[in-house]
Amino acid sequence: MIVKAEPQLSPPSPAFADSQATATTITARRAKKRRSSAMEGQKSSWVDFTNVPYEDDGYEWRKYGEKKINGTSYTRSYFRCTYKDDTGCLATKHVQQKDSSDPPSHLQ
DNA sequence: CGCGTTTGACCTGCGC
DNA sequence: GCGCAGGTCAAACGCG
Repeated sequence: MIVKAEPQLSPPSPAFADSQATATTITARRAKKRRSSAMEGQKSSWVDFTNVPYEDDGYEWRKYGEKKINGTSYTRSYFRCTYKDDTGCLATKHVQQKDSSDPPSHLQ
């Protein structure tokens, strides 16, 4: 089910130029960040309790983000198709870890 | 050298 | 209408 989003062309208005300036501002906003030795004593990480759902859909998944919700104890990992460019898979996988038991087998 | 992984910031949607 | 939580992206670092 490949539903391609049609890129709505915006009308030639002064806002177009402004959009470019805004884009530049946004890019500049995300200043370069340097990863310090914060996780020096950390292990591989999430693999300890979360395994990459390689064949869950037939494609490989690449983790593109991780967010801690609920303040703490709940970590949600976000996966995206590694070969999305080749498969056209524009879907994302969200694996939420629980504080206690509850293996990530019941992926949506 | 390229790709995957990790982290922090920003934006959007929903709830109050 | 504003605030908070959730979700997405981009850059840097490490490993193959």
